[in-house]
Amino acid sequence: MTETPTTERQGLAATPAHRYTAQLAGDIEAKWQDRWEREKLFYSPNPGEPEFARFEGKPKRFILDMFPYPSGAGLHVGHPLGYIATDIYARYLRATGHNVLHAMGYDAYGLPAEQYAVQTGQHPRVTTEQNITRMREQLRRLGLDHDAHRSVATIDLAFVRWTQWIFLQIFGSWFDTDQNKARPISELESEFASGAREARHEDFNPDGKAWSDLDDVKRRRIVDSYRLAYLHEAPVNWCPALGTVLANEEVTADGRSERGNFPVYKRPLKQWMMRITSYAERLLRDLELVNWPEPVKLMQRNWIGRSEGAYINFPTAVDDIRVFTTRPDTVFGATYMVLAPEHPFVDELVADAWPDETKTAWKGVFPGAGDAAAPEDAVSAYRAYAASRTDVDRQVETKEKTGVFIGAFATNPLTDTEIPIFIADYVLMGYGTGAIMAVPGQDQRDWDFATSFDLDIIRTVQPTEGFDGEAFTGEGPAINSAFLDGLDVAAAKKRIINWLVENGAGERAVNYKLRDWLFSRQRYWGEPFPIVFDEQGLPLAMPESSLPVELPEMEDFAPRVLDDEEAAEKAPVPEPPLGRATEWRAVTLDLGDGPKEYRRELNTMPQWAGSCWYYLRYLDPDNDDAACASEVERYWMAPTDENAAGGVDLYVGGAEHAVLHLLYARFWHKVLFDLGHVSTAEPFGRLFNQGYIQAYAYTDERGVYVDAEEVVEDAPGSGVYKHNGEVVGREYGKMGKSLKNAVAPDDICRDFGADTLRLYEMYLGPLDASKPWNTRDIVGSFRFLQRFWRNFVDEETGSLRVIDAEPDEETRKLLHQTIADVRHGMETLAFNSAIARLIELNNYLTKTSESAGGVPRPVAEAFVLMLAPLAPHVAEELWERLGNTDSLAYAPFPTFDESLLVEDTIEMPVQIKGKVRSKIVVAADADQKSVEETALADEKVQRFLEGQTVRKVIVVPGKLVNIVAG
RNA sequence: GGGCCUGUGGCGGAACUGGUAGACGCGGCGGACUUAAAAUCCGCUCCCCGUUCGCGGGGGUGUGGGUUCGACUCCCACCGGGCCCACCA
Repeated sequence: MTETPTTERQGLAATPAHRYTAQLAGDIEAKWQDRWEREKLFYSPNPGEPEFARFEGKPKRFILDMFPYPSGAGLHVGHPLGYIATDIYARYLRATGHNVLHAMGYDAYGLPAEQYAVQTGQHPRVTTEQNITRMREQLRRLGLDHDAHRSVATIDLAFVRWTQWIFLQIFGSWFDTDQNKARPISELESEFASGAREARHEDFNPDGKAWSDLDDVKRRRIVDSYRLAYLHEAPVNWCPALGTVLANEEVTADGRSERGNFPVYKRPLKQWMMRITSYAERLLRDLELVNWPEPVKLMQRNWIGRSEGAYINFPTAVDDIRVFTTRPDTVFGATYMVLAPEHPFVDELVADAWPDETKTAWKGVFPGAGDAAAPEDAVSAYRAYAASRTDVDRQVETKEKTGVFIGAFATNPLTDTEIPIFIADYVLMGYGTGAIMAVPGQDQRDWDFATSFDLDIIRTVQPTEGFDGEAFTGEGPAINSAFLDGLDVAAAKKRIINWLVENGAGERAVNYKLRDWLFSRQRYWGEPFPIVFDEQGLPLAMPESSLPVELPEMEDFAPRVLDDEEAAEKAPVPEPPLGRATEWRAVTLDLGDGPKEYRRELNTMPQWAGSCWYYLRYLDPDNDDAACASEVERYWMAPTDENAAGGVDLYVGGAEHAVLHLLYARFWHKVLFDLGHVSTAEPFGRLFNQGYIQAYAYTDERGVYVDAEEVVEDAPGSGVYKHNGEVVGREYGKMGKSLKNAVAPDDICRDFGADTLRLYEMYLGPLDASKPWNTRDIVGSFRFLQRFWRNFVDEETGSLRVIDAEPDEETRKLLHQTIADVRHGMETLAFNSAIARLIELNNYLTKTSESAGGVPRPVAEAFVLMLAPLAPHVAEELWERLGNTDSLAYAPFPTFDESLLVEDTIEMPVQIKGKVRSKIVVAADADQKSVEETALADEKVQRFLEGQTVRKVIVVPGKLVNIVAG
């Protein structure tokens, strides 16, 4: 026996033929998406193209999203939040007469793509391209207005070519500190050759010989040491589990990889570095130019970490030890010195035997410190200990200072006393000079160390009265400091720096936390460096004609991953997979002196390379002669009224890129700016951080995640949630497959349509806030579109419910108020408020159109155009049904009549002592005096004022009246 | 430990430069239509007290203070939530 499913049987009977259902929405959306694509509706012409003519004299806007990694997992509804927002804004700009550039690309190199490929056992190019295809489909389904021909992926050879070209620009440049900008390396060579710049170099020309007297290899080594991209042997962050080294920015505070949370070890290794530190000052200063969220600027400032102070030289038997301090005024209290364990002076300074003054503690405070016979033994024991300590240990035990005396002394240049020199791992080689003067009286870390090691503590700043702490870091007059005594901190600093300069003992200094950027990775899936090495092992740029340098096809492209900690500890150095491409490794080139064989660079560039400049390629995606033509760049990146700095007019993305991507991209852009390739100092004039869509996740009693879709609240408002009848725990956070709370946009589009999804995501709350997804609530946005549709289309017959009549006064006023509010919402990205106003207008039309016989045409047209950026498909459909043959994408956005926004008479609240007691109706332009009279004459007001004296009446025209009485 | 952001009904949120707190939506309650349900439409919905059912009174934007005629909005302190940095000399 067969039974017709209930829902189907009844649905057929009950649903009017022309209702806005998910089915109809889907049909409409497919129709318009096809048409937009077919007609290339969102093609934005560059100046010089014939199509540009219609934008002549119109302003441009460059709207940019942070482009996605094409991961294999597919999108969830949180991903496109920002893309929908920029789409709406871009559509609004188009409707207000702008030439809008809005495109979407794919950040397709790097770890996620490669790991996915390794997992699935396919070549990363295959999986990555599949993922891009899939993502394009998902985004297309949302009706986004991207200019398809500008879509680029960082793995496209036409893109890689220019990424490599930019690398060569950086490699081919040096930073002139006098001009505070990058210049071509050839100009450096000319300066050396002409003698305008001294060619002295610590290692390769210590005697300062003339350039012409140096051999070719020495010259090249000297020049290489100036390059903005350079090879450097230094301790790097080696992550065995990822099989690669990482940049400082990619390592978390507890010494693990940001991606994957794997342990990271320090290993000395020769790697490519980018001299971002040269730009520290400009990267900091130019934050003033841009319109960015303050918290992001602050994060960048903190990351750059500028501090002012002085270098001070402390003489020793060998070299002077140079320290950086922000508190030169406390130098009289420097009772000992500390070097980082790996400081190069340690080996030179370490004494053969313990001096007589050596206190017991000085021989070492750290687990396993024995009574070493000689300083040398103690030093190597301590170094071994320090190397074994993880960053986590060091953080947990910050109070417990460890270290050891190296048997040598330095002279405090101010007190002329001998002070002992220690090594300790609380001093970091990477910051300042890797050495400090320790002032326990004014620095808590030094105090902790001094107490452990029985060292003198001299206060040089008078603590405030009642101070009973240890180190005093506050303000106060200098004491025990000879000629500084009595001066406040600022004055003392000034005075001591003058003294240091006069006596050749130091100088004013600015120091930055920012380090140079480690730019190479031991990975397959990245851009190869356009660099080869000659027989001297020196790097040479490959000729531009050889770009792009392509990756070799490899069967085995996986990194040698070591997830076993012990193996990782012993692992020598990371090994680039390209080293296994035996044929590819060597290449024959003619670099000017005939064809010769060279070794290729086997590392690849990090994920960040492509994202450092992709926005420029959007501008000129098909250019074979340049990364981006100058005139095109100047057009799209020009400053605008809202973007004085120039560059991208609106860049929308998550705050997680506050330092990494946004700092690296700014750096590259500045290099390109210095070399004359781009016209603005900053790439992104205005930045907006969208919030995240979050979701509830539910766990059963075993702590296992259960499908969030299947969880129901026991009773509304009860706060008790059940899955299959069992009570489950609830947590709030990210959306993710593993949390079983991910919602796919495809499903929402199927059940409601893309227009509903777009509206819902924007209606959730402010764009920059994080907010919870609630599939239950979507029906609200769906109902809105359904009612909107019903106001225009008869559900039974499908005929238009629009009348050729002028709206009445009330309707006109509401319409114009709505236009004003929606425009404001669009301009400030407050789409949630704009939608609320449209819902109000819609509710009003629902109530009034029945008796009026339909919606007056002018109202209908304006409404459709206002809804168009938010729900473009349904708007296009109705626009067409209203008799238009062209798309509404370029139809002018409705304007409002200011005079209709003001009422003739207004209702004004009357407060008595700040509490609303009555309301009066007065003429909108009534003067203060008559408003006051009306208010005081009001019956209710009089009742409240009975027995009281009116002391003061405040009339705020158009707002309210407040009567102070008592 | 330092810095930044944030806190409004049962829920998401609104309130422009200090000026009627809670727009709009979800949920809930009631009603219309229906044999019934769904869908749809209409009404109510911050809390407490009183009510002749017209409404009247009081409280209220994390807590406590302050500035002001007037504070969700500005200032100070505290509490909760989030983010960033963290032995940075």
